[in-house]
Formats: sequence, C-alpha cells, structure tokens
Amino acid sequence: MTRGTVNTVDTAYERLRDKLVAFDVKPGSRLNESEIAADLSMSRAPIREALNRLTADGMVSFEPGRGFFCRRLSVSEITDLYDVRLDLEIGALKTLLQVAAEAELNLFVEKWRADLAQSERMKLGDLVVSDEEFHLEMAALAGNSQRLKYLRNINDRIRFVRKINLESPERYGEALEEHASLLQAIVARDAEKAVETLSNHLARSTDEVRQQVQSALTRIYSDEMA
Amino acid sequence: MTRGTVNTVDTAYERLRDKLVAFDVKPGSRLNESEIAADLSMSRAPIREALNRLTADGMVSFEPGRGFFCRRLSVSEITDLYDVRLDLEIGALKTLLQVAAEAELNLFVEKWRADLAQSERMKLGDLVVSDEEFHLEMAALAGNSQRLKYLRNINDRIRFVRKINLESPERYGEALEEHASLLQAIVARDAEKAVETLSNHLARSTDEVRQQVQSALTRIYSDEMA
DNA sequence: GTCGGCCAGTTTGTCGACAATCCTGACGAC
DNA sequence: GTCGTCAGGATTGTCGACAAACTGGCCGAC
Repeated sequence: MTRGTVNTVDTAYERLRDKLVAFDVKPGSRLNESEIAADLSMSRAPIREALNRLTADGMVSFEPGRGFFCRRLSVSEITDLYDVRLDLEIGALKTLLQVAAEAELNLFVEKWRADLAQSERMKLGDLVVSDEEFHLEMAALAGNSQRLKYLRNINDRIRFVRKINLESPERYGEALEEHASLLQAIVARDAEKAVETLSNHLARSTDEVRQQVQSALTRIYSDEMA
Repeated sequence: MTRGTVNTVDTAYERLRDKLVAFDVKPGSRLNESEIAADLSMSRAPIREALNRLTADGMVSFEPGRGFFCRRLSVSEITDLYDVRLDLEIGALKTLLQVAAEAELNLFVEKWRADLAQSERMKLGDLVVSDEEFHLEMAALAGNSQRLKYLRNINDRIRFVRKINLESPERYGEALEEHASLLQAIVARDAEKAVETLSNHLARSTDEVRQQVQSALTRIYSDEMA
C-alpha cells in the first residue's frame, strides 16, 4: 500500500476542505478531478472519496454526469446556517447552566475574560479563530459531542463570512462587549439573560452578514474573473 | 458509462443507508466492501464512495487500514442526538410562530388533527413514519432548509430507536396527546406554551429511550449472534 | 444573422489489478 | 495452559485504463 504514516484520502479531504472553507476556488465552479489529483500527487480515486465526504458535509455539490462543484455562496444558506447555529448554541447555553460544575464554569469565564483583555492586540485572523473557539468551548461545557460536531460543521461553512463580518473594527468591538455580558450572565447563572444576550449577539451578526455577503459575492467574482 | 437511468453511487448510498438506519447489520461490525459490491452487482469503487458519504453522515465509522464499520448503538450518542433535535425543533417552532402565514398554519393544524383522529387504525411502521413527518413538516413551516437537512440526518440516526420507543401502545397514546396539545398551542400562537409542550414531549421520549436502548442493545446482539 | 445539429476533445463513471496491510489460527517455547 | 511468533489467506488502498457522457465550437440550413 503506497501509504505513508497517514492516510491519503484524509490528506485529500483536509486539503480540499481548507481550500473550500476559505473559498480559494470560485463558488459554483467545477472541480476538475484529474487536476486536483495531479496537484496532490495522487490518483483520482482518493480524490473522489474525499469529495464524496465533502458532499455530505455540504462543502461541495454533486451533479451526476457533470461532477463536483464548489458550494455556492448564497445569502439564504448563510443566514439559515446562522439561525441553526443560534438554535444549537442556545440549547448548549441552557444545558451548561444546569450541568456544568462551578469550578469548570469559573475556569471558562476567567480564561475568556483574560482573552478579552488582550484582544485589542490581536490580528484579524487570530480574532476570528478566537471568536470561534469562544463559542465552541462554551458549547463544549454542555457536554454533548453530537451538538459539537454539528456546530463544527456549521462553523466550517460560515467561517469565511464570519471573517468578513469581523473585519470591521467596530463590529468586532461590539462582539467583544457582547461576549463580556454573556460571561457575566453565565457566572450569575442567569439563563434568561444569557440566552437573550446570545440571541442578540447572533441576531446582530446575522443582520450584518446578510448585507455583507452580497458585497462579498461581487468581490469574489471580480477577483476570480481577473 | 455503464449507468442506467440513475447513478450507481447514489444507488449504493441509498441501499446502504437504508440497511444502516434499520440496523440490518450488527452494530460495530465490519462492512466488507467486496461482499457489498457483489451484493449490489457493482465494483468496489462506488461502494467506497457511498461509504465515505455515510461516514460524513455519521452512519458508519472508518478506521484507516481496517475499513468501514457499522455505527455503534451508544446510549450517549442517542440521547445527545435527541437533545440536538430538541434544540432544532424549538428553534423551528419559535420561528414558525413568527413567520408562518395564517392560512399555511391552519392547513398544517387541520391536516394533522385529521391524522390524529385516524391514527388508532395505523400499523406501527406507519405510526413511526407519521410521527417523523409531523415533526419534519412542523420544522418545514419555519422555512429554513439547512435546519431541515440537519434534522433529516438526525432522524436517520435515531429512527431505529424511535421505532422501539413507539412500540409500547401507551407511549404512543401519550405521544399523540402531546401532539394534540402542541397543535392547540400553535393555533393559539402561544409560543411559550408550545415550546414547553414540545420540550416535555421530547424530554419524555429521551428518558424512556435511555432505558430502552440498553435492552434493545442486548436484543440486537442476541439476534445477530444466532 | 440565428438556430439547431454534429463532431472532436475533455471529463466523469466504473472496473479489474496489484501491492501493502491486517487478521486468523496453528505451532512451538516456556 | 498461556503467551508470543509466524505463515497464509483475506481485505483494504491505490492506481491506470477504458467506455460513456458531457462540453464547446464549427458548419450548414433557413
């Protein structure tokens, strides 16, 4: 078996996913299997297997007889995913306030308060990672691994847009403030307040994202046309 | 291309998924690619592609060098999925009460009240289908296709257990009553009551399922051992 | 000038082959 | 009796090949 320490289809899967998450390929464009295979120095078989996994992940679409296509960047898909994310995070938040141990919860709050304090010195890329980690770690406190998996999948699918959303400094400042009040509600174990804060936090992002995606769309297309 | 009217990998995907959903194969057992290929009269390539999709769906697990395995039936996975389902359905319920048109909503309520009326004459298999459709159609009224996709995936993964849960006639009677009060809260557009009813409905199922899965586990194993 | 059909090149769909790895069970040492 | 070892067979991982379908552009009819 021509296999090094790590599996070939996994390599293909990760490399492709990274490209698709970042929209390094033009949305809606066809993915040429042979080309990708040559790029990654492997045959088409593992590429196709990886693409099939990505199809189930919602990262590529598949048309029988025509092949695989980069997912399109659609406004409704993005806002739908934001809403689903809200559902899951609210569920996680309510649960963690009931089940998380006091110590665990305090640790979480302290860690992220410290993070907030020095976030002004962070680069944009790190800010997005930090924001995503904050939300994921919060959800992790609820102790439901399935919910985490779905959230991770959603994050992959909206990461590109999240980055755009946080590009504006004032939006990021707001987001940080919202995180701070969320942390406050969490230590106070005030479920109602926490859920409300989180809902507003995500609702605000969704609204802005809806507007921003449109301009991002045109930007991508003109970039790729060049 | 040796392809009839319909795509081969899709055929494999659907056939395999149906078997896995129903646990027609022993949980945790290895899936022999050649055997499946012979069964479905195709080569291993499309089988592997279908299996990769099912991996992303959470229907099979994959161990490099060892192959694909039927998902295990784990109590925590099932209860986690029930909780995620609750998150999503609550989100859908809250949304649909805000966005669904009066006429659409009345149509939905009427249809399912009629269904409830004649549910006593239904067979178990139909009851499960009907229950699942009720919840899916409700979620569909919220008009978020991504949420629907995730819900469908969850339903596939818990359908087997749902069937077991509804096997007891008294549980099914309860479930129907809960559907009835949910419908009532929906026509009244009483979000709080509706969410509470739905939460109790699913919480009750989850509790019972937790107990039932254990016995189901032993049943499956002894069946398959024979 | 426009529409439709045809043809060559490209890309996908599926297969069988072969090498690498894993599993089974038998055998022997202790 | 138990444990480690080691063939032999079974199974996966990857590849290249070839047939079927699709794509885009050319040409002629109208």
